[in-house]
Amino acid sequence: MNMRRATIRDVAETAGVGVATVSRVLSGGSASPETRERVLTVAAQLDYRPSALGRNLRQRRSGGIGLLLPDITDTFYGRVADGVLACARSAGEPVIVGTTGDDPEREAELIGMLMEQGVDRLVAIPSGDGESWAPTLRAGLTTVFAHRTSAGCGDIPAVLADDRAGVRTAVDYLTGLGHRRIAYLGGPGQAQRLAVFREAMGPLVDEELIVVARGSRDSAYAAAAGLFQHRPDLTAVLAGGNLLGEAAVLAARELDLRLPRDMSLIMFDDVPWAELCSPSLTVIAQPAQDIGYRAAELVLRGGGRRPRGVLLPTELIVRGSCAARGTSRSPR
Amino acid sequence: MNMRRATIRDVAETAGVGVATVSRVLSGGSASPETRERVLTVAAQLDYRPSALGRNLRQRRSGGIGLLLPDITDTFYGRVADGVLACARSAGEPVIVGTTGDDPEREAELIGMLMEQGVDRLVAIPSGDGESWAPTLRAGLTTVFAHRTSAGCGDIPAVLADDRAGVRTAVDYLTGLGHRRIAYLGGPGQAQRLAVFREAMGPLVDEELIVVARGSRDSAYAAAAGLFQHRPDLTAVLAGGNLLGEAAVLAARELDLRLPRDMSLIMFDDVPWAELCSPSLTVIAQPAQDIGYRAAELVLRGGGRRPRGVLLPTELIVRGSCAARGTSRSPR
DNA sequence: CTGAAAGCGCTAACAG
DNA sequence: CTGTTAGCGCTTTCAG
Repeated sequence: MNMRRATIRDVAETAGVGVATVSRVLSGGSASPETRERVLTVAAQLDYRPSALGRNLRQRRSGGIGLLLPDITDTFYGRVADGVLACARSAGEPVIVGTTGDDPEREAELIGMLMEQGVDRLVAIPSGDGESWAPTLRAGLTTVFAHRTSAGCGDIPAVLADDRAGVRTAVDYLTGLGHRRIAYLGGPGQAQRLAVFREAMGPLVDEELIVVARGSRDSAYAAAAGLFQHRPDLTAVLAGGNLLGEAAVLAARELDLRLPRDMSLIMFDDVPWAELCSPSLTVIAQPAQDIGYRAAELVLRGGGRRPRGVLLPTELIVRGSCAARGTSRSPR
Repeated sequence: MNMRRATIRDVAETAGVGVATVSRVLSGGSASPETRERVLTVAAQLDYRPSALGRNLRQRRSGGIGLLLPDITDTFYGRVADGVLACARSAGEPVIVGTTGDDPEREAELIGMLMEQGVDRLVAIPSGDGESWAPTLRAGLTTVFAHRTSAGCGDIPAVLADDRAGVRTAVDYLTGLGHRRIAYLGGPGQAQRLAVFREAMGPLVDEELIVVARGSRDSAYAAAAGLFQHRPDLTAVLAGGNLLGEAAVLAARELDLRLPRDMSLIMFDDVPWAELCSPSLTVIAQPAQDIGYRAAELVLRGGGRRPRGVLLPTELIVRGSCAARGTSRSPR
């Protein structure tokens, strides 16, 4: 009952041709029309499916692409992953997924595992820096970064949301509402976004209003709560990700700060619950899915010409969490 | 600069032993202490990493496990995936992820792809029914279902949340608050949960208060809105998933139904935003991560003894979206 | 305890 | 256009 799968040899023998011919026909090589048809027929009859195992060994590389992201539980990354999967599926390529927890060491381990598997194409939301990535690249992995780059990895193509424009828009919107004391609540691996914030704020920037949390929910909450408690003079905050935004909402509620009366909030990344929140959250939407899809496209195209990557637009979606700076925030 | 990776042969020659010996040493076989040490040293020096490609072909199976889920964008499934990844990582196994979109056909395609890759262990949140799964199982894939089973696949081990208890608890809670007209808003592939709802409701059940949506957000919203509009006499609703819950909140708001005054809501699955919502949502929490982890454990243990699967407890978390049935809902 | 040898299923020269 | 052949890197008998 448990028949072994048909191999290329079975097909060859049944069709009365050599294995090479079968291989050629199935990979679109040259063959006489009649031979081709015969092979195809036999292959279909035998329900032949070429084994990736044999091919992989022969070519010294498993097809397929690796996907490394910090946390698959975060809907933003989930959407990026979805984009990658969509693209890979349309190319018939398997995707091996690993989560790094924003830990460069774990990232390196996963890369090692992928290389062992023969994976030589990688889409990553990087955690490590240039130094940590150097060995990987030297090893010849075709890599495309998604969502963010890594310091000292300027030569790796990256598909990014236009953080510069996003941050600038947010800051302009907030200052336009009269805010001056604007805080930034950031996460790991977003040095660039933070830099742009400083730049956009210009003389208004106050380093004490800048806090960066580690990746976890707890850390984000602690950062937000600490910020709000220690700097009661802030009137607006820009949260650099949906986890940070969530933490900000929670912390504000806990400290009895009302949005948007006591504090305005803009969050990076539009998530479904931004609309369910009350007040609903004003956000900078990022095309997460597209980021993943485009990154996968790039990596599948291979180390072709394309030297640099892609910049995708962001969009300010105004909802209810921002207000003009009214009379100063009530003392605490 | 681009040195080829060391192969087992390189190690053997450098250490002055046969390849078989190297293989044995590295896979914990028998070897004299000195030989073992020499091989290990050389392997380390050469930074030798055994190629999974070779091994896979030899063993006619790629290690690694396949993971099939409806939608990686849904945080519930994301958490399940996280659990699977966590377990697989601790076992050093790669995970190939595919999303089915709750489409049996697509599911079948993905399974085909996995088999081509030599994957022979699968964790799945199934979309298809027994008939659709039969070929897969016959082909010898070690399969474990997570989160739900498939009709006619009773013999496949499954790791499930205790839906029966969950639904019962929810219904009891609601009836305890005086509710009689309780609606059920379900999604695809949850026949069992629905069955339990009918059972738990007993004589109170009204088929017109039962609606099942397809997998998408739009479909969920349409279902919720339709239900609320056509059945203004309902006083409580049980949403069979976070997407459904989200849709219910949105639809209620749109129709100007206030929670919990006009309608009580219990949602399956506790998600971070349930607490951000206002009112915060009363939910049946499910151990999504555990479900994934345990499923991966089972599939890694292989087709061992364990005939049936595992049932994990759910928990009713009371927050603010339910109220005692007061005076009848205001007419519309 | 160890080495030699036989493939796993496939592709890519290389001849015919 | 087609068949033969030589491996890809590894594990696993089978002798020694």
